[in-house]
Amino acid sequence: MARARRVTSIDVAREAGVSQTTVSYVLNNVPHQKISEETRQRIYAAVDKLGYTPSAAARTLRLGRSDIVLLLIADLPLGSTAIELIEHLTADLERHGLSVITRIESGRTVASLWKDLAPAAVISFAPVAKEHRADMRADGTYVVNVWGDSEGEPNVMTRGQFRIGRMQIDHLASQGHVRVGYAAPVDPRVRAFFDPRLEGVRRGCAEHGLTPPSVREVVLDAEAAAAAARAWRAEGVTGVCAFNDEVAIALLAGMRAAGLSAPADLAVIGVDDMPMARFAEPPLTTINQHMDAVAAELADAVLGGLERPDARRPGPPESATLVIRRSA
Amino acid sequence: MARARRVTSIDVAREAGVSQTTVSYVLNNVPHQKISEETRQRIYAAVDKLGYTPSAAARTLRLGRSDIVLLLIADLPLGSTAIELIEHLTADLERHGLSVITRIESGRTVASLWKDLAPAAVISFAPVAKEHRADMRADGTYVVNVWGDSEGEPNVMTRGQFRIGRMQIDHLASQGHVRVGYAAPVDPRVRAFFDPRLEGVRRGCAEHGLTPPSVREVVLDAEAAAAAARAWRAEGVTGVCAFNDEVAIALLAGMRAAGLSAPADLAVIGVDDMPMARFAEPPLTTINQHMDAVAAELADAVLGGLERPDARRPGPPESATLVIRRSA
DNA sequence: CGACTACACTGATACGATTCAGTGCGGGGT
DNA sequence: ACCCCGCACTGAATCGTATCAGTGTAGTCG
Repeated sequence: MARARRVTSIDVAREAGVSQTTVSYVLNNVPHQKISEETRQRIYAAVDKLGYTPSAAARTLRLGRSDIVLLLIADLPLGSTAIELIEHLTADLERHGLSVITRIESGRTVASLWKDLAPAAVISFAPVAKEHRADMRADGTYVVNVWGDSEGEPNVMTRGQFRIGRMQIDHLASQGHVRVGYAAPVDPRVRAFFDPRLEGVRRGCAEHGLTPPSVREVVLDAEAAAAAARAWRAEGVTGVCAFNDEVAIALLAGMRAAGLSAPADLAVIGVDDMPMARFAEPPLTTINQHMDAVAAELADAVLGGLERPDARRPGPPESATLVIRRSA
Repeated sequence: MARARRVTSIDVAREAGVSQTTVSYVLNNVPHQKISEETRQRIYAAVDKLGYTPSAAARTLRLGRSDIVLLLIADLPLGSTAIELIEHLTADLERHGLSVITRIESGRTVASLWKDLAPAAVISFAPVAKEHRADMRADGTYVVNVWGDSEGEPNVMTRGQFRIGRMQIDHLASQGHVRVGYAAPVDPRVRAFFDPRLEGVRRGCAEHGLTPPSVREVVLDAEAAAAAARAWRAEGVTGVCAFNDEVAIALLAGMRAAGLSAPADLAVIGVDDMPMARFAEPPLTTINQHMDAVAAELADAVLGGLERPDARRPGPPESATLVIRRSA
């Protein structure tokens, strides 16, 4: 099948009776270029009539940079929370002419893809070697780090995640728990979220006058989780903040195996409000993050970093709600 | 910071003392162009020395097509199974010079992204309007449909998913169940997997001489699941094939609520072997799909579609294992 | 010895956008 | 009458690659 010829800006120029330069100036709203209103309208009309779409390849070749925002994600399962975040982010940035695409990465093959795409920005939820980040920055790509705080590169998510931990401990404290535990994930790939949440719990303990949380890793295995539950009990712990719902549910399963029940023997509170949280035994009390707010914050970070004039001042991150069920 | 100038094929040509044309011929292995072995080596050496990487943008502009494979995914949670599939697919295609990127889509904004990327192929796990698919094909993009069978466009995954259903019913039949149910998902976005799996169960029933399965939707809610379980019991159903582990676990939760236990009252078998399957009450019997095999099949479909000479003959899809735990 | 072919390359152009450096023209100031 | 300035545009170069259409040399054949 013969491929239809592309509609180019030259076609538009011809149709509108102007030069191709003028078309470019108009479509890009180039400042300090005075183009009369009627010419603008003629050009817009021609664009519509011909169904013109600029060639991203040509633009990228010329500018050395595309309108793509690359979202790097570690090879972790993406719960509905994560998907929601991605969707909101995609929508938010699309509104500013940026296309979000995601790359699921276990290894370090990022470099080649990055060179191929020449993205405007990279948002990294996965660990990327410091040198790669330096390469990207040197090349003009704006890098948003959501993975740990690497040497003074700010992590946009830290503040919000800190508040999540804070909300967990506030709830347990309000229920009268004085000795609490923290159920940590084993997977090192979630440190970006883990560190600040735990820090939030720690600071909350301090402010409520409680002893610091007793941190234990909870493996996703009923036996191991049972052992952790028993150990906490032995220390006098009565309530546990879990890193997320998955860990919380594993802990509840372990408790059942150990003959313990929540919240009487050990109160458990998760994070994420994943769909399965309500099927836990007992139904899981958890923190529901408002992904639209989180996404907006990330989008602003990107737009700000690209020095787009349309970056908003980040609003107050009213971005999470406590969901009380029965486990705490 | 001054952006370092790119190393181009002209630089390579100069270094190797040949023309840019020759560099292009060598690097692309253009057939019918006789280039002496020593020249080739000089060029490769120059490439290494200068650290040359071709500009994807320029290539795309010239060819009208990039080396990108776009993976469209519906806005569903991606379990570890799905992530594994994506990872294998990424690795498989990378080996052939294709970059896989994914796009999570709820709406129908695909068109703009597709025009931007001019991908070599689109693998669609999400519904894409027929007209869009036609547009893409007309433009030379190879479209792999993994979403339903739309009018004779083959769905690559159908055969494998059919076998999954078959394995579920084979197991139940081997345990002596004669009246079985099928727990269907409510989410219409998973039809691509649902339809063939159910068909596999149906055909299995027929071949084992059982009555067709009693199909019920199982909402992810304990009350609703309990009602479904009671209804099956009333029909004399003793075993249920669930669409996936998530549905199976919801069903088990419903059964607990209804005072029923698995496998005595109702045997339940899932699909996916998700990490949480082992924490179910009782631990869930399920089917583990071998994602490396599934990915290889998809990769072959793409390579074949692009008429790459290196597409392999699809091997036998020995791509799933039964994992027996306690629920069936 | 001249025609021809095969070999191993090279020159120039096209892909479609952005942008620098003008160009012509009408009007205002002196 | 002259100069200058701002307005509203335009011409041409450029980004890096792929590829068509040659080009010069050496060897073969009759």
